[in-house]
Amino acid sequence: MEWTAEAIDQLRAYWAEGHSTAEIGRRMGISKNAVVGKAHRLNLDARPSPIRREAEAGERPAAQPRRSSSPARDGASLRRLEQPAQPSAGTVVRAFPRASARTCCWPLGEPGTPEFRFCSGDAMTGKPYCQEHASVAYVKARDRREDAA
DNA sequence: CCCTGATTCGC
DNA sequence: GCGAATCAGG
Repeated sequence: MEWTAEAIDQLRAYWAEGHSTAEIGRRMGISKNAVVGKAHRLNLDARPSPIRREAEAGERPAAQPRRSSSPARDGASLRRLEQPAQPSAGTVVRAFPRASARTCCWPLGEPGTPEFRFCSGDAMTGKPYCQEHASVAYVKARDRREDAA
């Protein structure tokens, strides 16, 4: 794999979108090992992993309180499944990747948390992001000096 | 067995 | 630097 500036940008973009390493690998035509290996060497933020080397170091990050019941499993939710989900008034609801080619899908918040959502701005023509986020996602190689520690 | 990300180490 | 093999967990 030749890690051109473009390839690295793409990796960064997918990484920031919260895609799994395997998914990024599929999209880029490389293995997930290549993705995770490169991400590691680039010192990209380690995303919420299903695991963590907790076995060693004796220090454990204090287990998070578990949700006693999944929202999709309580009675009310099951009943609601009989009807298409209705967005409450004033709520912006969009599927991922996104409902429209003109809607920005920049991720906001931590993937997997209830707060996680996507930017709902107007995407630039031919791009998945609005102007603001496209400027973050696509950085000119020569302007990229001080990003990503 | 499917998946996840992390680390190691020969290249 | 690269990434397959391996590890560790869900």
